[in-house]
Amino acid sequence: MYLEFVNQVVSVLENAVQRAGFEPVEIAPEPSQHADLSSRVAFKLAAVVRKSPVEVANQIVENVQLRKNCLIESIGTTGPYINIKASRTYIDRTFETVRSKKEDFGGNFYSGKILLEHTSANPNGPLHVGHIRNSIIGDTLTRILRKTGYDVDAQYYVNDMGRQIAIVSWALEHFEMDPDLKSDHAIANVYIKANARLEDNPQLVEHIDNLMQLVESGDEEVIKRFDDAVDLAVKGIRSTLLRMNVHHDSFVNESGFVRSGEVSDIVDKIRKTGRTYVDDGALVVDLSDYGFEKTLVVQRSDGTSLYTTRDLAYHEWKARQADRIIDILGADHKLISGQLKATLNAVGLKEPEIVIFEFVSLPEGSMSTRRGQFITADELLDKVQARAFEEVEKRRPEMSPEFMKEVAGMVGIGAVRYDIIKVSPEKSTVFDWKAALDFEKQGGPFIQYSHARASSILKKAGEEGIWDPASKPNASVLTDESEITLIKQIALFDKVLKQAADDLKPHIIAIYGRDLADAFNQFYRFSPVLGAETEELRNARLGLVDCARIALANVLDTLGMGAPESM
RNA sequence: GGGCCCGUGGCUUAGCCAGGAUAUAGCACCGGGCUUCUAACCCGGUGGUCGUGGGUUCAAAUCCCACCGGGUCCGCCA
Repeated sequence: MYLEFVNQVVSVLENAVQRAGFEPVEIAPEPSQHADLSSRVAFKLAAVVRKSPVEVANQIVENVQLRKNCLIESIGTTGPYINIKASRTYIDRTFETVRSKKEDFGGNFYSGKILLEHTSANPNGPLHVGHIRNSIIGDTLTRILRKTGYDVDAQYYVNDMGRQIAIVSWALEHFEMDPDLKSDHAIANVYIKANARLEDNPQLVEHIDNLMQLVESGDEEVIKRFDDAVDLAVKGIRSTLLRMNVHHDSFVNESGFVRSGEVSDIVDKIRKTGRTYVDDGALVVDLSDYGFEKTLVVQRSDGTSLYTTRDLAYHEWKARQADRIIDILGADHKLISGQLKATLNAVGLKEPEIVIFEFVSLPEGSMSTRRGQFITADELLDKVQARAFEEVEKRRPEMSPEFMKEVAGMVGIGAVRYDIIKVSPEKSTVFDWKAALDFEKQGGPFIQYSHARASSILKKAGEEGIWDPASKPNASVLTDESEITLIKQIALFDKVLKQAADDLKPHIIAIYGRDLADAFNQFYRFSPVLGAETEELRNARLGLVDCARIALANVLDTLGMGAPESM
């Protein structure tokens, strides 16, 4: 409904601009605190026609012609600003649309296939609090893009043949795995020990190199050892992801591209561009015309492939699967992803869209699996959920332990996901236990609580026999400020979905969710539902609560957060 | 040394790409609100040279330049 409203406003104002005798300009209306939509075209035109912006705005508005029953109530001016007010039709139709579409409310204006890769952490240990920023951005974007209508395939690219994995494989033969630990945690422990051993005995590096060569050449026994190591780590990583409600459609192994010959194919294609030369035994690509001073190594001097080479092959394959390719990567990949795009461009392949997020570090410095300096996602989730359990126990002592556990699970995951997704990806952050375990702020649980409140009213009304979910109340009796504000806020869902999808910025949805919950809580405070003065008003308000419940549930789902009916 | 990102009240943060109406919200702090649909809530208040200095513009948190502070990257790791 919002997008339709914008289209009507643009169309009406474009006509008015023409009738006023001005040249065509972009209307670009945006919501403002002064009106439902506001346009600043008068400023732009004023510079061209050498009149004052106020005069231009008035001339445009004088030429506005509104149809009856459209979504626009009125168009006026405040100084140079053109302010647009939405009509009753807009309010009523939003109300009806939400209730008829339910969980399908919002989005569905795009189509096409997207292949989105995220997380793809090395299988040398558990996910830590830095990795999950990638997972949560990736999973939330996947949900946003699906909501807007795209068919999205979420993939995890498994590095099953790099140096790190060679070290893990070697480590498993020289150190005992702790059987009491989750497999990915146990892998990290032996991996850390192996790295310490390597540091003291540099001659072992040659042995690791040899393992990598054997894997690349297809030595079945060494491959099996690598695969076993990778499986152990991936199994643990996968369970952590699912615990966070992060879902991948497929896990793609790097080694597949070596064995299928696609890696050597892409190397040949790059060679044919004439950009390659041998430097110190390694094959490098010259990308200086793309602005990269440093060349890109695509083959080691011993002939084996690198992560980058295999990634190029992976992207060639991706390009055949989808209309758009999106990669979620940490800031440390900025240079290499630029080189990857340039190389793909040079061989005439579709380039990925890269979403970069800045680092999460610890107060004592950056995280490192190799040095054993990290906080695992599992530890964070354990502590947050334990903290959430205490909170439910305190607030709902009458409920069953099962209820408490279920709610604590949802609230804990919701709090973590929200805290991570609400911040723009380009901000680097420092992990802080105190902040991570603090629920007293307007975060994920705040939105979930609003949903629980809405559900609770509907449940009670149902029990009292005064609410039929299939009924179609008359929305036009909703005239309180808090009611109108809430409906308009619900209507904005399409706008934020579109913007988040267009800009690939998931935090926009998080901010919206908080504003939506805020609008509902104000309505809750100011407009009694079950105790409304008349039956007609009560029914309309129940309908509005249902709209809010649906909108909140859709937002929560888009953010990958649970929507509790009670908490 | 060079490239990229960030710098907004005590702390966290939106707005910056597409410059315009009193700069967004939370935490903390101060005051008020549960005989009423869940107070994980609501209402009000204190608090900001938008890192610094220049420039462009009728208008700059937003664009340009320089500098300062933090992060990150700079070929055979990923």
